[in-house]
Amino acid sequence: MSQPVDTDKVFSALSDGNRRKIIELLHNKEASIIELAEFFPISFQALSKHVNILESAQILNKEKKGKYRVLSLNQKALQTSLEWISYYSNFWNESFDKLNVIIGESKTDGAPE
Amino acid sequence: MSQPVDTDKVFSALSDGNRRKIIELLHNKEASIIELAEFFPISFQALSKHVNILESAQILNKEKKGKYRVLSLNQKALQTSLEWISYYSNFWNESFDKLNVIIGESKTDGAPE
DNA sequence: AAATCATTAAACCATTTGGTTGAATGTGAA
DNA sequence: TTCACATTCAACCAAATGGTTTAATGATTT
Repeated sequence: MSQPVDTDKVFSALSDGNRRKIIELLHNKEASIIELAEFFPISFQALSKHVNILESAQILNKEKKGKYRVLSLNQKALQTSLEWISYYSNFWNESFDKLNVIIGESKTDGAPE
Repeated sequence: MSQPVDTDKVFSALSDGNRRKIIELLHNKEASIIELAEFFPISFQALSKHVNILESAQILNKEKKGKYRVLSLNQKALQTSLEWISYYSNFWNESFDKLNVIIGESKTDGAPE
């Protein structure tokens, strides 16, 4: 089973530019830490720490594949934080009823945790 | 003129439960720090620091009104972070084209900063 | 079996964070 | 003017953060 998303952890993970860049890179294509390291000015050990923080926030998954750990995005935590913000963003709320009609989900009842 | 939104600051501001609770409370109704303090177990000085962090992230505005400073939400920063996340959330992207038709805006072109 | 490559672990460091308390400032009310 | 109230400022503290370097682990290649 999967753990519940920790909102503190998710936003905290997203508050660092290096970590958001990791997300950007993985958005295009899966990669290992070594492959990612090329795009960052920090040590791969530091990068590994950032990856662990993202994993702990359930923003990405690590899958052991032979010599490598393949990193890929996990939508779950991003969606949770998206829902939190969208609830408090009027711009979004204004479009919510219309949106719900389209995607067939109800997200307008009750504040997120 | 208004400053550009600092993504680090916005997500960092959102990563604390007390600060998210401030946003929740202000979502319903404007308030002063003293009024908010009732709902928190920390000192009003600590709360004042949290408010300053939210202000610095452009998530809320402080307006001097006599003896009080009235706090109210500013949608700008929340929308910016919403856009960032939505770009990397597949769930959302899947609904984006449909949504854009409805709200008549284009947000699918180009990654956010 | 030895060498190499990808990753993790551990110790360390400077800075930031989230809280405290006590004092200062500014405004409104008595 | 004096008193009370709302807020800010300053000094302090413990814990967390983001980086470093060196060493250890584990899988693949030679």
